[in-house]
Amino acid sequence: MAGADTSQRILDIAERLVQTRGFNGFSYADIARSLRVTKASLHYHFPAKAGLGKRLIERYEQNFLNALAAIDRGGGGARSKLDAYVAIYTAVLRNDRMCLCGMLAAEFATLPKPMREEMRRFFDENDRWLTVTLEHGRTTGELEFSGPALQVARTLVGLLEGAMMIARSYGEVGRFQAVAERALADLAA
Amino acid sequence: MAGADTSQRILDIAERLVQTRGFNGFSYADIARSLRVTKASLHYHFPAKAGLGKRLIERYEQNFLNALAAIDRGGGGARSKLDAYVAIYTAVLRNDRMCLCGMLAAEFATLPKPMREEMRRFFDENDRWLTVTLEHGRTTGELEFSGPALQVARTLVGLLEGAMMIARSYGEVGRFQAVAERALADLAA
DNA sequence: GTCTATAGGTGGATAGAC
DNA sequence: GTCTATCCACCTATAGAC
Repeated sequence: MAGADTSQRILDIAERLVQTRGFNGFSYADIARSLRVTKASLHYHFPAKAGLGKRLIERYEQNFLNALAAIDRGGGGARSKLDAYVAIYTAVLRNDRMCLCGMLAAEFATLPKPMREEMRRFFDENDRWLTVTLEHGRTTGELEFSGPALQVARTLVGLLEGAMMIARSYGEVGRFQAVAERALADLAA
Repeated sequence: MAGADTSQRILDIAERLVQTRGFNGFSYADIARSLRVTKASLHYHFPAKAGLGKRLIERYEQNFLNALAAIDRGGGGARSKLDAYVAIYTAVLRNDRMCLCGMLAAEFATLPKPMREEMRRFFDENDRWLTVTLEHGRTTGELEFSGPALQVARTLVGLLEGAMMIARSYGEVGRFQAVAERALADLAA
């Protein structure tokens, strides 16, 4: 399956490009250079850029969900789960990247509709996992917060995405870590 | 001064385009169409797109600082100042726009250096004003939070920018308002 | 200050040989 | 599956007439 392998490598390179430069900030020529093939070859695997973009989000979301499932299997408490959740973001930022979907959220107005829908699914899944985790933590008394867990979840996602974006502009991962840790500390009972 | 007026109208249109589509998501042709002039005319006022971009940030930052000064002149307490600060963001989002600099933060890697520096200045000024406001509120006992005010300031900016970006992708201003109000409520003594 | 015309480059995408 | 060659639309930017 040399074909499937090439498709994966294309996705790997495109993913990095979107996370660093945005969907409108890279071209098939960039991927071709990096993979040492011609642009035409890329179109064999992904006829249109919109399709490549949709696949990118699907794969990113799947990997993200797998990471969340791994956290749940880890069996720690709510706080340690949230720490692990933040660690995913931190690892991305250390790699000089933005969250794929955070990046696409900025470019939302210019994206083809299938990409928009897929991107929102990513945020919906994040809200869902965080809501469950937060509510469980509140039930066990490990966490303390008022109001609906969904609102705390959205606050967390918004903060992580925004702080990540700004921290990257300064090249300072610590800037992100400081606010993320503070946000989690505020949830401790 | 029809010339200066034209320059301002160009900036107005370009500003809207950057806030909705991003700096890499619009072209001189878009401005020309909207202003009903030719692309060549635009280059008389702004020879290069990078220069136009830098001017955009400078003007946006100046308007923002003026708004902050107006809030300070209003003479309310720390909490009402923070409410007014959030209201600036809400107004932008109601207009289906992102914060200009939040948008540029996403595109950071593709921006010319002068735009990067100007953009960071915007965030620095926001940090500064919020830090002063937060510290004053803590002194008077109106606000309550632990740790350096600068960290709370950066948490707020990160949250507002991130939540704004995501809320815009859903076309739901209320999504932004809910998390913003919650964040401010957490600061009340 | 605004226009026409155009340069020189890059964008995504396709046809058809190998 | 990958290549060469090419298309056409669009990009930023400039020259020079009006």
